[in-house]
Amino acid sequence: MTKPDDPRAGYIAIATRQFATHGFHGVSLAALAKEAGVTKQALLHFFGTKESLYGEVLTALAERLSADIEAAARRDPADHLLAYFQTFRQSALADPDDVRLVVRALLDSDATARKWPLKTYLDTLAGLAARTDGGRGRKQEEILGWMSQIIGMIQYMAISAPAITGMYGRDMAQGAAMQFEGFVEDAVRRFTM
Amino acid sequence: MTKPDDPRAGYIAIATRQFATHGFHGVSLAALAKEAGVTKQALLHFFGTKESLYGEVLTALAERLSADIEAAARRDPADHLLAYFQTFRQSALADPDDVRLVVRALLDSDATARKWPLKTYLDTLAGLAARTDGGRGRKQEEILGWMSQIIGMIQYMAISAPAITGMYGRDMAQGAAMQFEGFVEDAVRRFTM
DNA sequence: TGATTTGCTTACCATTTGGTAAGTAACTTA
DNA sequence: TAAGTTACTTACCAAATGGTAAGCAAATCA
Repeated sequence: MTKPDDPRAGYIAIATRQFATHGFHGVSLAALAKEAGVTKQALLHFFGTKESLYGEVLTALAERLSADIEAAARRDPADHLLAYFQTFRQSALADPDDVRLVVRALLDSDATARKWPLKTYLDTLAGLAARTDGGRGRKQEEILGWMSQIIGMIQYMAISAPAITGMYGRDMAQGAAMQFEGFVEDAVRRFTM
Repeated sequence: MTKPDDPRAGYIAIATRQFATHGFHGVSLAALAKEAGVTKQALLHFFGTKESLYGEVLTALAERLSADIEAAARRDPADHLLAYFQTFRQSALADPDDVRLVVRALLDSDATARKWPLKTYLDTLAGLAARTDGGRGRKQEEILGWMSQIIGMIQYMAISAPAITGMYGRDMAQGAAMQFEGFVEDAVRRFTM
């Protein structure tokens, strides 16, 4: 139960953007503090260590991801899945910070052996998928593979967008990205029907 | 024309693995030097700066990627594409270092505005795709979007594999990964036919 | 054989890193 | 009004960072 003007939330928001952009090792407490307009000891006061601040950033991210699934709720699980993935695709393109964080966490997961709470999010999606017409007969690993495929194409589209824009120009990159609406819909339908 | 026992190659190999695992900012010259059994000044002697060593790592990576396309050459461009993507999928799973490097470079590309030479690789693939039956009628941006989808699902599968293993166990993760053989084949066929 | 190049090393160095210790001004609560 | 509590700050610090300067032993070349 944090108070409405809890300064932690603001620091976490700044840290989220910076970690997403530069990665854990690419961000210093001093840089975060400078953007927040405080000294780095203010951050250490609230979070203890840089690692634990990063942990809180990831926890908040996982909560946001799960909340987005609920926000797209429909009666039919197949509709729900399609609605969620399409809004996810849109928000990933419009504001890729969360996706970058997820991918950075995946890349670093091996080294740090961090047990961060993405599993809840995946389990919720898998549960939804299992309740669709096409999902009922499928094994858990089939569901997991299929979900990786969809989440992967969406997240990869989001993180590669700046590079594609740099290489081929904004128009081409946007044209390529627009295709993903169809890709996502097709992939969902192939599974749920 | 480097001599067969050029020590640079060995240092680049070590740096490739370390940068792939920990990212640019997660690796120090001292750490690289320690693994190589030399002092960090040896590395500075050959590469000048850490940035330029990283640049050489990325250049070597791009050359490897392009060489892999050639290695999968077939008469029919559609066969060539399918063969390449399937070997890419296999090697990405077996040895994900290169994929991790690519993804890390994508994540960092925005910040550093690095023009690293991935475009040649993408252009080669796009040229191949344009020469397939299904590709002839398509616009450049359609080809680009489709390629992003396939490359994305393969690379995402590779980088998420350790996390999936950690969350659901080795058997489940392998079962999920095996599905991608079919995913890749389907995606290629949907485009080239 | 002498000169040059190669592949390093030791010796430094300024700066930045995450982190500790000890305060302090403002606000809240008993 | 006295006693916390909150949200910081200044003052430090040891370790690590990327990088410079200079030297040196072994191999190669003229």
